[in-house]
Amino acid sequence: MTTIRDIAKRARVSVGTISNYLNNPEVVAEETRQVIEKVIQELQYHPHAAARSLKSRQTRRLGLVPLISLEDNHSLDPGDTAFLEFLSAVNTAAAENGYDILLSTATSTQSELKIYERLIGEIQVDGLILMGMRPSDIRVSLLDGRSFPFVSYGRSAGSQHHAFVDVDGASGVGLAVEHLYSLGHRQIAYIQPPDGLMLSCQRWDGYCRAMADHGLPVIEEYVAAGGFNERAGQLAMHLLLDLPRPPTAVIAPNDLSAFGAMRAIQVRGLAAGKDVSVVGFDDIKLASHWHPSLTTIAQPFRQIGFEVVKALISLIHDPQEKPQVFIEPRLVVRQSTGAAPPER
Amino acid sequence: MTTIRDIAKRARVSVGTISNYLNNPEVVAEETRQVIEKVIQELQYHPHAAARSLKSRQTRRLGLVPLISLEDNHSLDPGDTAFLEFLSAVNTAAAENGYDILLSTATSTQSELKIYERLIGEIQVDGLILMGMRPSDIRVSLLDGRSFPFVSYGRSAGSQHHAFVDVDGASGVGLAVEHLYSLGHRQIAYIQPPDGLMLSCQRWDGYCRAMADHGLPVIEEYVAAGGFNERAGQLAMHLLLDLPRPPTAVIAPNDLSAFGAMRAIQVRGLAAGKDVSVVGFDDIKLASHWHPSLTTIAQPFRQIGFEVVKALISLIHDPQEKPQVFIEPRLVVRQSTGAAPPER
DNA sequence: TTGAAAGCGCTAACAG
DNA sequence: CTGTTAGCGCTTTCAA
Repeated sequence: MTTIRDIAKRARVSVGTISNYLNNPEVVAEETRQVIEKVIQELQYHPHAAARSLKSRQTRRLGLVPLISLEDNHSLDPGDTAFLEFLSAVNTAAAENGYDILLSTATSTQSELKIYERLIGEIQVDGLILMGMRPSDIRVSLLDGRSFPFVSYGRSAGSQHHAFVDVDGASGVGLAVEHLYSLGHRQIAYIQPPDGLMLSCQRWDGYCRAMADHGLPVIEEYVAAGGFNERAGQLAMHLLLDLPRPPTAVIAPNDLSAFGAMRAIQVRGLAAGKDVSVVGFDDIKLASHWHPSLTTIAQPFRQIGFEVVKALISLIHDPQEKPQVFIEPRLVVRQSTGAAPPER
Repeated sequence: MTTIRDIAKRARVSVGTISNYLNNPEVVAEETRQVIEKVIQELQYHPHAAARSLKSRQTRRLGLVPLISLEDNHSLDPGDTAFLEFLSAVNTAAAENGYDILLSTATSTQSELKIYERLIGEIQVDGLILMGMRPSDIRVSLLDGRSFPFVSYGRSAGSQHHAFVDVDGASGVGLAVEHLYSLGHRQIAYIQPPDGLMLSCQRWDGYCRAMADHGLPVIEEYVAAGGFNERAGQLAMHLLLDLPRPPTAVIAPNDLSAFGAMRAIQVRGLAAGKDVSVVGFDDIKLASHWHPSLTTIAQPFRQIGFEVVKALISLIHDPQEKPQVFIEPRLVVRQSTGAAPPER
């Protein structure tokens, strides 16, 4: 193995100078620098990450702990494709800033906390990215208590104190209600996201507020329990369609569940976008390829990922400053929504 | 920060004993062990990963370098849930074995190799997982040359020498052809995976062989260039349907592209599963929720991920033994395939 | 601007 | 079974 000492010897300088070249190049004389550069190239030298970390107390790694529910078909928690698009953005952004991503999977909220503790304790990462935020989130307490740098995608109840990037779900749902209202819909059902998530509260507020703003009542039967997958959407939609007076439109918690809802609609011989309008959430790639294509509230995952990484890196370097980024979702109108059918 | 020394002092033993407790617990006296355990709990001690790695030359991390092509469909599409299912399996399997996953994204085959070199040079990981194999894969040469432990998902041309987990794509396509043949189809088109991938060669062989086995000619017009996303499938299908004598069935390179193909079919007022049968590849979650549900060749991603991790860990501990695992794909028949329409 | 030297926290002989 | 000790490869004073 090539060490800094080999480089030093070969370049006829001391190890200290090599270290300077690596960490404060501007302090090394131009001439010396050239020699060092050449030697490093020749010997294909890479500084040993562990040795570096040990001394410098930096890992150049960011941690992400996906929660995989083993029951639910082993799927990665937050909305499959959506998660992948987020991860891909995070990963690219991190790479651009010279960071790698450390993934460590949790299979329960129990083991989850242990993993965070281990990652911090072992000093495996310089900062953490949190997602799937809960209103009162133990992870926040843990990390805050340890004053460990982290940025969350989504807020928690006590988030005035921590850094986050949040998409305004309330306004997103508001957009959907408004769109449907303008199409003549008055019976607008709402399929809920999983319980216990912060975004569920935010969006619920948005739904209630938007309905009130348009003078529409929030009717209990039109609010169905749901979740982030096709099955949940399908089930919820069936329940909704079983109602004596079914809704003419429905807002689903994400695109996948919207697909499920549309499936239920089709199975009954109805047409999504005509008999029942469906709005999704996320705007994953498939949304535009579905049939009929899905009207949905777009979350700019790429931007979100970049913002999260940017915030985290800035937080790592300046722990005082806690960036809080708000992102407005956008409504993308496609063919799954249409004019309300005439009163039956 | 708590160090091994603090634990030693508090437990009234030497650091050596603590180290033994950590690495060879069986060598420490039961009594001593209990004391140490208690102290570790009290102080919430976690060994410093970097210090540990530096000395022990192990990182307990496995590396994965996704290639995210920002422009085209050449390799991993960030929206491909197949990747997500694989990643999720790998991640779980790694966690179960006490390993974390290090992700480092490449955005071109150029930067890709640099990243592998860095990961090895910096000793960031104990082993690497390769995917998206090419017939003559520079990554294999690099890693073989450095004799660095790696396992690939899929083979390369020179893979007699390295460890891999491969799904038999040829037999998968064979299954599809046979299924379609038995439904009466004689004009079976084939949409190709992206060029340059090993699996493209394997599957192509499978297609040609299966066609020959059933006494069917491989017709040039029925072979369309394609890729791993909806758009590619859609485009290819349009071309196929423009033919004077369009095929009655088509085999797509993955489920996403099959969705695209079905879209093209529907857009023309035809019915997938009636006028044209479509077979996908992968069996992602959405396949069964599509409308009509997709007949597809299932890759057991979960199993693949586990096998890959198992092989890699075994390889790390015994570099001589190179596991080579073959997995048979399964045909899942759903509604996108049906009896061939009568000759027109 | 460069060099020498003291550790970072841990592991792994080896001696007791 | 436990303790002592010499580094692992690097960064970081501090002198020169």
